[in-house]
Amino acid sequence: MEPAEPISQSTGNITMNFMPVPIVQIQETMARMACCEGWGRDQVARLAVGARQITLARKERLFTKGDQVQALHIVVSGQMRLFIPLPNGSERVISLVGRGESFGEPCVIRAEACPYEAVASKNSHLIAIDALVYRRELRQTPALAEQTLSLVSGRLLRTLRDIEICAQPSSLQRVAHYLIHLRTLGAAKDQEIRLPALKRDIAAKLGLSQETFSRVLAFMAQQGFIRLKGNAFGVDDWTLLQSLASAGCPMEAGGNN
Amino acid sequence: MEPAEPISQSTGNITMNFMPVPIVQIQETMARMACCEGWGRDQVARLAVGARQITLARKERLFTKGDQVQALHIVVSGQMRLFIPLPNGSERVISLVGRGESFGEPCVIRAEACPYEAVASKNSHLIAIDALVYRRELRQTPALAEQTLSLVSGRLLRTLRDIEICAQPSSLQRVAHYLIHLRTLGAAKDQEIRLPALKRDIAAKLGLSQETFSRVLAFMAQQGFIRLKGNAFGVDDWTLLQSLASAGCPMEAGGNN
DNA sequence: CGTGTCGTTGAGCGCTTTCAACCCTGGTGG
DNA sequence: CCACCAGGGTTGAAAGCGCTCAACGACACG
Repeated sequence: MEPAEPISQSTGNITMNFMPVPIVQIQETMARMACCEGWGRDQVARLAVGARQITLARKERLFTKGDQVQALHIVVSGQMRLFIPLPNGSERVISLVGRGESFGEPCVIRAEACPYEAVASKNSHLIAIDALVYRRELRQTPALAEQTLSLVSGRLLRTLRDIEICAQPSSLQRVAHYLIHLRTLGAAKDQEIRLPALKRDIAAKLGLSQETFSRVLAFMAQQGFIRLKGNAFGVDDWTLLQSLASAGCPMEAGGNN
Repeated sequence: MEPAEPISQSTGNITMNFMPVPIVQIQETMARMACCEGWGRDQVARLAVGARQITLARKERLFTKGDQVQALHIVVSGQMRLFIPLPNGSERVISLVGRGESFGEPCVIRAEACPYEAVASKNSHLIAIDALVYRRELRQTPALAEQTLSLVSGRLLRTLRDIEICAQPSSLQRVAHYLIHLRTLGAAKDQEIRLPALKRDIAAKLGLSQETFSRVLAFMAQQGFIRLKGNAFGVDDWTLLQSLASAGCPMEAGGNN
């Protein structure tokens, strides 16, 4: 919509800021991140060497598809949108990375060009761990390698589940699958569940246009499958949703039942 | 199409055969597999403990979506089709695993339910390495863990590229992307390229019906983008294909140019 | 020569996309 | 206080595209 011109806002700070932050503070921040859990104190210290803190304004781009990414990134605050740009100008969202999560391991490990683009979907703070330092640490610390292997494996499995959702034959089934998927993550039993990002971005993750996603949600609410409140929703009968995901239904106008 | 009933054919052998093969032979076979390259002799020997050889007839199922897979599998001969079954009876192919390749690492490593189903797309021979043995070996051999980390990372990157292909807005662009993608793998310069599997399976990997895949190929041949011969094809001008992948085109009947 | 598998071709329909206008909210400044 | 604007979201109408169903052709195999 808008020229890529980053909008320096709030404090008037410059965007894409490689703020020279004391290393000690970076260490401290890293230690609080979920993805660094189980890393020894010395481990964190070694990785923090050559690490930088990055500040991104909303909509600002960190790197582009095809870039040789030189660092492993950790989201300290805000949210990053990882996506593949499509020829028609739209995009397919791969992942929405929130606080405490990292991204970019595969590219760094294999030293391959990144297949996706990274843009801040909110004002964000990141920590960038130098690729060389990270790879060295992986080589020298079996425990870290093992842990990372598990992490990447998990991410691959998650990606396959995303593919499963996108492969559903109808938009209704895709959304139903996605909502069910959300519950398994959120762990909140019968509580309301909040959409973890803008509807636009979620739609792009499901391989749907924003409009269809909106229509499907409206339809599901109208049919009583979900209760819709802004960008949160509640579900009374999950098995009903389950059957929707499996079977689908016509979704015509004036539907009864 | 057909009841899941496995059809014992050809030699009249029993299907899903856990043939009791001498361990020495298994070791020997493993050593010749591409995915075991760089594994030490002793490494192979340790992994071969508790390994089995499995014989599968075409169409026979190895495991189903949701199974707790208890082994890492290596394809010795034949081809395995990994796919997600869809509610309408069709399937989305995740990967077509050929000779010398392995599959199932993520599930084994994380001890999670497998998100896909594995069926032999040809008569096949596999080696199954016990999950416990494999995990122990991973823990005790940093070099193996490191290598596996690289392998899984590469597989994740490949999966993302697959997503990119499936996310293309039109069927023409999907196929164009896929054909280009094939060249980068095949490495064969200006030679003919053979489709690595049945058209039906490739279509399912691209998220297309068999019919549209056929139509698209026919269209591209008719328009002179490719030369089509059975399930091999040649390309004169790759940049032309590239532009097709990026821009797309109407694909109406009676097209000129 | 029948059978099974793979692939092509044709016709029709339904869904999703696209383009468009509109609504709603929050922030800003006169 | 209200006008104004930007961003996110909803809704409507039209059209294109891929899917489904179906029949047919090619080929291998017993």
